[in-house]
Amino acid sequence: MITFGEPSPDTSSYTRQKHKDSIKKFTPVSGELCCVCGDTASGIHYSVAACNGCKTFFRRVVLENRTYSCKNNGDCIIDKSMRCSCRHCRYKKCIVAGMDRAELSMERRRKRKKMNGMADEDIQEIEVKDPLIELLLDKETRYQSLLISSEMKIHTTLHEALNNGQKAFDEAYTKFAKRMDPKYPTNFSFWRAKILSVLAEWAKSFEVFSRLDRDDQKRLFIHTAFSNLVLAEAFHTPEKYTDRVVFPDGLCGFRNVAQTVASDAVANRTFGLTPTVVAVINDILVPIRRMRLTRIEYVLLQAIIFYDPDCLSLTNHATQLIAAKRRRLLDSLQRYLRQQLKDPIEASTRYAEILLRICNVQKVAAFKRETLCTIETFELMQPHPFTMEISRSYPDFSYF
Amino acid sequence: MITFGEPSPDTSSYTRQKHKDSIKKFTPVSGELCCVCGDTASGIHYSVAACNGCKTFFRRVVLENRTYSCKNNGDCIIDKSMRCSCRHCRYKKCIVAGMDRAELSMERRRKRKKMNGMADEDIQEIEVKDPLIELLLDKETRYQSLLISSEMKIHTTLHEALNNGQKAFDEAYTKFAKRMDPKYPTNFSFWRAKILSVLAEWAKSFEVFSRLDRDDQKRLFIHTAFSNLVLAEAFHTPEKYTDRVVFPDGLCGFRNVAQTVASDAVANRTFGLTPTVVAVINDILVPIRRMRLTRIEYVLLQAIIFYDPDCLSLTNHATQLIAAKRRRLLDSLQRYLRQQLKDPIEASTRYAEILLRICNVQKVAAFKRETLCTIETFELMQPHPFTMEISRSYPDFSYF
DNA sequence: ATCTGGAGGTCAAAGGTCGT
DNA sequence: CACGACCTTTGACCTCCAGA
Repeated sequence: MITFGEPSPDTSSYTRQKHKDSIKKFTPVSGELCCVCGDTASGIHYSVAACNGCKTFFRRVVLENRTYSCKNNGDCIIDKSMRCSCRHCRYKKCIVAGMDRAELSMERRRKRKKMNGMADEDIQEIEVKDPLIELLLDKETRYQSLLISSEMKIHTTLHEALNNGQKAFDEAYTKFAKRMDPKYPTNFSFWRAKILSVLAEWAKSFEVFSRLDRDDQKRLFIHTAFSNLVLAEAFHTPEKYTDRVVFPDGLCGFRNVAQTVASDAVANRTFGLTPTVVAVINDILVPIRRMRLTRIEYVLLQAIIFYDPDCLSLTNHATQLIAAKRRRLLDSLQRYLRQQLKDPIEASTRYAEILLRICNVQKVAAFKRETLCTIETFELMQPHPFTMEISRSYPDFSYF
Repeated sequence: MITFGEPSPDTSSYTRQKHKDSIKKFTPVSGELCCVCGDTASGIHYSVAACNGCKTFFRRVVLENRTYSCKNNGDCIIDKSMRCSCRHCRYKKCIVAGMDRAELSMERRRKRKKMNGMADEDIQEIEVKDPLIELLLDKETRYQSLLISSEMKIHTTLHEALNNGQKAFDEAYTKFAKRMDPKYPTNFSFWRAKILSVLAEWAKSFEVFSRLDRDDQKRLFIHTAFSNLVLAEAFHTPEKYTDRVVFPDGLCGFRNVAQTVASDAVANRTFGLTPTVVAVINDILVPIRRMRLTRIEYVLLQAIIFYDPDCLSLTNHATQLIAAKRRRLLDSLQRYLRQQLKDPIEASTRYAEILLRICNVQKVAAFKRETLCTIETFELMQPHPFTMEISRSYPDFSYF
């Protein structure tokens, strides 16, 4: 009996490509990517995992003794979609990847390759509970407990923050149980620095993050810290408020000039700098309240913002890890929404709605960094050094 | 000649992925994952999606009437990496997955299957035409023709651009047919101003846009013009280049300091301002090439970026119109992807991938505005007044 | 001996070139 | 530039064979 269920027609160009991509996603076994172009490897060829194209290309170039020159600077990007654009760089990358000319002659000596150690990435069955989401929710709880703990100290430098082991998150439920004294005086500067400090702990608690070089960790954190700072400020403000940002101890930032910003450009100019708190309220808090962003959606969004493969200056290795992590997170969000909303169209619509928040979060973050640098320059205020380090380092690794 | 008498029948299902139109080939399965081991399926074999390995394995077992026994409990896990470890369980899984022995006898007959390629399969091309997409594609064609037309003048002020009726787009095919003199000298400043001018015409050609107040039109255009400028620069660069931005007359901006930007923050500082062209290449052009952004996806993305309800300072009326328009655009994109990719998960994944580009486009746009203001302040260069008006007005209506 | 995966081979289809 | 005949390259699939 034949199952005609799936017509599965069509081959339109990238359909197939996308299929492969998704397949990779679900069977992330090491060695299945072409070391040259990142396409699906067809196996080990000339000593390295490679796709058919790169395999054949390498063979031809060697056998026919061909030489090429690069029309650019010899630094062309070779990946699946662009591998044919520069032969010189493609061949160079073959060599760099470790393709071995010797294998081409009549070398018949089979090097016994790996055959073991493939036990870790087993079956990934469909389950109602998404462990990734569970993990993020747990991290969120720990985040909250650290934030209000009197034991959680504010870091003074990023270097210190990242080198400090990752005790804090592990012990969030024990050592950091003691709450801050409600009468302890705080201010915005304190909370910014504390949130950033706890976010550093949050970041360190990810396995993927811990696998990055220290420099990559630094860059990624600097790149995304303010985005998550403003998003956290907005999300953690009690739901009943939509005109202020409220910190855990009750400290409030009000939107007293909100209307000005929203619809009166002239007044905006008159007032000079628009308070960042207004940006947080109008461009993050109000929209996420309006769309009723849930806790699960929030933790996923937060992590998706953090794992930003577009962060500049990362090593290739880090970029790949981060891109893979983001894919997993996006996938979890997608599945979660699909499961929640049943109607796939509706799920997709909300998916977009959530992701489109990122643009604004990043803009508000940029605005906040700028503002902090400005007020410090003019000595209007003395922000916390940890906050300033992140804020000032940002342009070193990014355009804006 | 060679021509191995037998195997040429070709079912070769797989054809190169590249152009989408004029594909009349029969469907190559799109079968995704091997039902037996989860590896990439090479097609439908013996009635189920299967990889080459499981296909061949099944054939051998059936044709040779082999039997195996399991050393364990008959419940071995069969996946890509372990499919060879237990033949009994692999064969059992073939059967459970639905592999059909009956198909094997047919296989022997080696019937020619060329003929059916055109007969019934052709009907798969039923494409639901989305009028919104058709409209955007038409606008894109008009955009192109205006861009290279010698008759399309560069605007001098935004006021003039918006007041100038909307003749240009209506007459794009007639009055503006005359191409620019190839020998006409251009520069980056010229193309920025020209693209912005044509984008103003593009904007005016939307019915929704024409319903906005003049002030809202102005704000929206200023808010989004640079985003669409940089996206257009990148997208319209011929596909073969990934290290430069190319304008219609061949003028090139190169990524000659690409490595600097991508991975060397120190050198980046030393060089001072990173050329905006590098930002466009690294953060927009390369990613959209890599993901193979199609023309349809591009026109939708462009319009989605334009209709940004998060644009500040808009009247409520405008915000609502714009939000509604964006929803329609998002909906079209979603439905288009769903139709193209069949698998809703794939569609959703690509949907996210496309939308996430917006963050970078907006960042590069911000960077470009900043850079222009800087070079003008220091009188390093004299950008076109229209470009500067947009660039300088931006902060009046937004935070950044 | 049998089975597997990687080697080289094949060729339709894509891209590139050049004379008109 | 546009066309189109003709040449080159690509890569999915094929068969062969060494080694386990």
